[in-house]
Amino acid sequence: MATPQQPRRGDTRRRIQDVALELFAERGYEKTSLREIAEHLDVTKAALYYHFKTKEDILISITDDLARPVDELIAWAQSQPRTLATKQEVLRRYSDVLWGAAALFRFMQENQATVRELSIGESFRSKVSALNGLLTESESTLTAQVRSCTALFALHAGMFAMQGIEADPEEKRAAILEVALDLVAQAEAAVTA
Amino acid sequence: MATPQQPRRGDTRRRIQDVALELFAERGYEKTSLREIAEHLDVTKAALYYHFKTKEDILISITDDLARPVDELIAWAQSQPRTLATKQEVLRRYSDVLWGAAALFRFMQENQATVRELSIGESFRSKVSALNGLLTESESTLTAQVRSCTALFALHAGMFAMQGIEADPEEKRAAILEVALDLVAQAEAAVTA
Amino acid sequence: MATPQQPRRGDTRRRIQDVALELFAERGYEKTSLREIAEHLDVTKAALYYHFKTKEDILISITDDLARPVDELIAWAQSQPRTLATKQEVLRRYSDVLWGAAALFRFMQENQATVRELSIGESFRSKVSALNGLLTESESTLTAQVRSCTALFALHAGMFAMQGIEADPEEKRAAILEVALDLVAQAEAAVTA
Amino acid sequence: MATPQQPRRGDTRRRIQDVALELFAERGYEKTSLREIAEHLDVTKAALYYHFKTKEDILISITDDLARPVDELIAWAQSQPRTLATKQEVLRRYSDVLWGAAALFRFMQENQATVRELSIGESFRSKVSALNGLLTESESTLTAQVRSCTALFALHAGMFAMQGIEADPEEKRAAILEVALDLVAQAEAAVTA
DNA sequence: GATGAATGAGCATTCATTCAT
DNA sequence: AATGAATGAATGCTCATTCAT
Repeated sequence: MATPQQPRRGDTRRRIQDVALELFAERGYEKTSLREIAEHLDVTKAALYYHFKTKEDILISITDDLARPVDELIAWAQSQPRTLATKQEVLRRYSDVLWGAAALFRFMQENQATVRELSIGESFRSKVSALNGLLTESESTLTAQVRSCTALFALHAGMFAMQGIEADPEEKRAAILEVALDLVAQAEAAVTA
Repeated sequence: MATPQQPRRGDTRRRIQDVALELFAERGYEKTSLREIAEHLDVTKAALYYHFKTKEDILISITDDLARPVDELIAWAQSQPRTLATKQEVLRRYSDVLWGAAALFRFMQENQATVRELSIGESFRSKVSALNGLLTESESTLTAQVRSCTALFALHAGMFAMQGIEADPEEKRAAILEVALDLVAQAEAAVTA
Repeated sequence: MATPQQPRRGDTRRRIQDVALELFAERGYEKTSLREIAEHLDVTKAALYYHFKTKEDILISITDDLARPVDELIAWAQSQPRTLATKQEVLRRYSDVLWGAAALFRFMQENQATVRELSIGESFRSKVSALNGLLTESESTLTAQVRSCTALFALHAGMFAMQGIEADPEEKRAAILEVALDLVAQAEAAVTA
Repeated sequence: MATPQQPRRGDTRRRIQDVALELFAERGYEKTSLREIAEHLDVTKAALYYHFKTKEDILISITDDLARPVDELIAWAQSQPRTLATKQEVLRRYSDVLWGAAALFRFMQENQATVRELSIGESFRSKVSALNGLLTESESTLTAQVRSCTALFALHAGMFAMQGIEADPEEKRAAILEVALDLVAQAEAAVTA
């Protein structure tokens, strides 16, 4: 017999992560207090500490879960030939990853100053850097390098910063991806020319 | 008779702004306490309150000073014909503005979550939005709009996020500008075609 | 079939006491948390509550076990004639008791402020007081009384506080006992004189 | 014109030290919270932090003030010949110091476990050790060394632990000092013999 | 043009304890 | 014989802010 009164069973840990991410993304990491998180969940602050060692730990656990796909993408890309097709596929997949964990990446982008001092900062930076390395040929023109790099940032910015452009979200996402794909294509053209 | 002991006279207000911006940019707004700012200046916290009404006020005053050129740029652009040449000149001038007040814009970009809840948030957003409007033709392709928008973000990202690319700063800046100029050119081409 | 994995059977209660005493003596009562004790034993905090009603209860149970010999010593002494020989034998036996439960007495001595507010405080005080009464004749000189009292404290201090004196532990203990015996002898001499 | 309403002027720092020492000595360091101290003084916790950086800092400042005489005593003793007369004078002066800052030394003795982990622990130990060194000749009998050491502990114990002996405080103090003086005399006799 | 002294509200964290399972 | 999940109360500490001088 189910007791729908008691919210859920054993999923408190996940619920904490969900609420925390939501609040972190909305109001920022520092401005989100553990009291707030606890209140949203109708538990005490101490309950959070049963599940996580520190506030930072909550964030780390979220990142570990949600950023894994990026690692997989990097691993996959490293096993592929460094062709334009590969690079474009990286962008396509990265776009999917980004939209699949939009709240986390929004948080990362909007709290860079905070994140930089947290342990997840370094791992985030190194992932973006790795992706960049996969798109860019170091012997190509400076302009070409900037173009590849911009392709990546277009995807990032596209998630939240391009709200000025009014359009169906999926169409907009497709347009952004198209621009990004085009940028790496132009970058590649420069090198092969 | 000069008193070289006291470094400056009456410029405490400006010194507060300088130190505050430096710390805000480096460690984030929330994590920078007034105590820290005061200690860096070798005055008491109360002294800060003689010059500024609140912590947020310090930030506002900095923004007011440093973001004025953006307003001027927008005003200028609005008085010009909406040609490609104008748009490219906007990007060129914006690049100058950005690099002229790098610390402030870095701060804005890395503390978006915080800034959003502050009064400067809205004015910052509206400026970027206005610039965007000046670069974009609303009747053009979605892709074209994204391209213009990306041109702007390329300049933003270029200031700090493209550290993976090693090159002489000025050359890099020129390359970023070139990519941005090219993006609006492509956007324009789509509309005229 | 023996299961050498599980180190012991049913002796959890005793293991808790052992670990608790060790930690109480090393880091103090207040600074030793039940979490720490539980972690050292690889059980949960709740397990401690299966065996003991409260944190203080753990300490009480340790004291009950280890301080019994002191009660026996007092009882024995009370059944003996109040001669110098008896007093000296009390000191000899007390020295044994002290070294047989060194950790407990070290704890008592180093946590007096805490112990005073705990229920064991009173019983500890009254035991020391009883011993003192057995060594001291209330009608003798003030100086003589102090000497007897000092004999007792010499034994206490000797356990841990005389680390400045480098010597074989057993020899040192013997020397301390000798000084203590001498002190009661001098005290007694004053009274009989 | 005096305003007796406002308790005092600028002596808050000293009042904090006084109340803190009183409470530390009475209830122990860990069990004394900053809230309690603040309430006793009718100020807020934050006020304590205006005057001291941390809780430990309050204790350190007290110790620095009150333990200085011990340093002076050690310095004086080191400038004197290592005769019996010197040693006895050391004991006499030390007795004065001890009774002059009784609360602090009571605290030290009753909170050894706590003090050991605090920064003042080491400095306290080293002072007692230095005094011991001044009273003891390392080439003399083990028994003689123990006797000197015991002389010191008799003074310590005498402040609070000898409450079993009922007598006029000053007479008792004199008796304790006499026993201590006698102990070093006996120690010295052994060496010269 | 500043300081010294203080406050009120808040924060992350820890603790002893409870209880259904 | 023990655990998993949680609580209520407290702790040390920091912060932006105020105000009389």
